Amino acid sequence: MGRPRSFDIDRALDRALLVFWRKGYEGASLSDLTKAVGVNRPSLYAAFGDKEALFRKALDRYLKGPAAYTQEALREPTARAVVDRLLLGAADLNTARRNPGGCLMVQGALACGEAADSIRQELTACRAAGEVAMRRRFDRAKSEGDLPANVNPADLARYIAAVLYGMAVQAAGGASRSKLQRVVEMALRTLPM
Amino acid sequence: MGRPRSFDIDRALDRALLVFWRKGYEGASLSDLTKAVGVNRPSLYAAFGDKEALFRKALDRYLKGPAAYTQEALREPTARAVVDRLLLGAADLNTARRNPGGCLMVQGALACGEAADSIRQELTACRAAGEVAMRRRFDRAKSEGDLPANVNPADLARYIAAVLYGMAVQAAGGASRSKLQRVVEMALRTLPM
DNA sequence: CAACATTTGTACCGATAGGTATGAAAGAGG
DNA sequence: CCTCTTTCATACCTATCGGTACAAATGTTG
Repeated sequence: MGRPRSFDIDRALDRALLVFWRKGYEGASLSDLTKAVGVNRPSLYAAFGDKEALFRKALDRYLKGPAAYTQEALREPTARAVVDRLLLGAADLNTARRNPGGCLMVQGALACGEAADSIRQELTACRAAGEVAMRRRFDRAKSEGDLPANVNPADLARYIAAVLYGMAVQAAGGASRSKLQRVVEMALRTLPM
Repeated sequence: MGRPRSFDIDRALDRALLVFWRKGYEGASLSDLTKAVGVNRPSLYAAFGDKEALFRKALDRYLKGPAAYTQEALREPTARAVVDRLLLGAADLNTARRNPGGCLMVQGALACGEAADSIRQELTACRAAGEVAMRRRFDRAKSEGDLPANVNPADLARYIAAVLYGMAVQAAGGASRSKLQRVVEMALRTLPM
């Protein structure tokens, strides 16, 4: 009971996500956010908490929405298919017309002042978790005979992660989808599998 | 003539560079900068101009100092040696003890608010210029029979750039030098040359 | 030593940052 | 219809942002 909320909370989170995505955590001001969401400042605070909490919720929505393909990619049957889908999916996501270029986990807070440091750490941990998930998947692939014996799963995961991050940086700089796809091609061309 | 400046201008630039490198353009406040440089605010402004001008001068110093190895790398005799040196040099620079982790051209201003947008564009242009320089070097390599015919110099340059940026992101997250070196190994392992 | 040019330190500027106090508005439940 | 609970809009808070006015200090030059 009480006065009903006049905006959809998930739509609001989507709008906020786009602002954080484009401007990063530090570059996104409360004024930017309230303007994009179409809601007054106290309403934002009541619904999501402070800026940091709002970012964390937007990040969560990012991971479960635009970036959810990574989870599906890891369920592909072969290591090769996993890598294929991770990289091509990133090329798509990083350059999707309706989104800002790049990846929130990379450009959300790569280097920042003290105030944003806990967000930077959270994103760092997110990326590390992604690398761990890849390594686990490659561990499995190896036990399934899906990866050559001379390939270290952790090294492969780190390498794929580096290519993913590199594509995100290029997309943040305006690289087109086809250019990113050629990066993927180069990275895939001579993979040890 | 007039009262002599009480600080060394290049030392000051080095200090400012470290702050921008660690915190990015937006995250580095004037207070951070004056404190690190050990100079009062009006002195900083008199010596370098506003924050934007100071960043550009710090970037210039970065390119001519810590990042100067890239120019040398491009002068290596073979494409393979060029790539080798570029990647291993990046692993070193990104994780050098005395520097912040990562690369100023990547984390200086990857995503930011409007106030920092011209810096973002400058860094984007810097990265693009680096890719062009690599492409030119690979063009030459191809004319020298140093690259297989089926390798597109622009694609190779973009791919190497992506790996470089990816390593920078990982270093910004605290990746060790040996981990970056293993990324380099993976990237080099199966290069088409 | 005196005149001058420049830098230095202090103290301040308006604008904006993130965040909130407060009362009116809007429904749900009795 | 009246009460109660929650949200909404305005207006404001303090701290900090980038940037500067001004006068004392420090040399160089004649």
